Amino acid sequence: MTMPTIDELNLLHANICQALGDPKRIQILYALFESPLHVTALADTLITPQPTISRHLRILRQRGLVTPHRDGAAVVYYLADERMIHILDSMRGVLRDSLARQSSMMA
Amino acid sequence: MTMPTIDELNLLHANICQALGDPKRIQILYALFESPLHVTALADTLITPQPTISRHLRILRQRGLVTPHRDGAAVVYYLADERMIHILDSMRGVLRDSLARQSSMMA
DNA sequence: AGTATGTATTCGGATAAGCGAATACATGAA
DNA sequence: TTCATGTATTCGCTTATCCGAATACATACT
Repeated sequence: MTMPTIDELNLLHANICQALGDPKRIQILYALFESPLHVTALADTLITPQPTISRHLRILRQRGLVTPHRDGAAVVYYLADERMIHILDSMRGVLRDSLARQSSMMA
Repeated sequence: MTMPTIDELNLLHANICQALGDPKRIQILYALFESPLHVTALADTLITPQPTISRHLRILRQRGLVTPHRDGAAVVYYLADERMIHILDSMRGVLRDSLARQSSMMA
C-alpha cells in the first residue's frame, strides 16, 4: 500500500469529480441513497435505457462511488459511502448561494 | 429570479462537478485558497503556460467558483466561496477511505 | 501615439465522453 | 440443455474537452 503522491491524489480526486460531472450520474447517486436498486429498477426509475445506466454505473463503480452486489440474476447497486451525498448536498448549498449572488448582481 | 427546476439544478450541479474534474483546476482552487493570485503568478506557481491557466480560470469563473478583480493591468483571482475547499477536503477524506477499502480487499 | 506588461481568445489537431442500437454474457428455472 | 430474464459490452457516430502555439485585447506608463 504505497502512499499516493500529491499529484496522484489530485488526479484521483479529479477523476471522482469528473464522475460526478454528469446529471444522470448524480441522479443515480441520489436514487441509490434513497434505496439500493438493481439496474433495471434504476433504468425504470430514471426513464433511461438499461445500457446507458450500466455504462454510468461502471464509471461510478470504477471510481468507488457505488458497490454492486449480486442477487440471483440481478445486480443490486449500493451507494458506497453516504458521506458522498452529504458532500453533494453541501455543493448544492454553495451553488444556491452562487445563484443568489448572481441574481442580486442583476438588481 | 425564477427557481430552477430539479433537472436544471442537477445540470448546474453536474457542471460544477465537471469543472472540478480536472487536476489542474483543483490545483488552482487550492492555490487561490492559500492566497489570491493574479494570472501570471498562478502560471508561475503551477508551472503552466499562461493561456492554459486563463482557459481553466474561465471555466471556473463561468461556474462561479472563482472571482476576478482587476488590479491595474493584472487580474487577481479569488476563491469565490471557501466552503468549496472544505467540500473538496471532505471528498479527499472519502477518497482516502475508499482507497483503504480497496487495499484491504487485496490482503 | 507608442511601448511594455498582463490577460484572454482563437485555431488546429489529438483524445476522450456521450448516446442509441445491437449483441454478448450471466444467472436461474423448466 | 433450452429458455427467459437481467446485466454488461461493443460498434459507429457525434460532440465535447484538452493542449500548444499564435494572436488579439486591455491597461499603464512615457
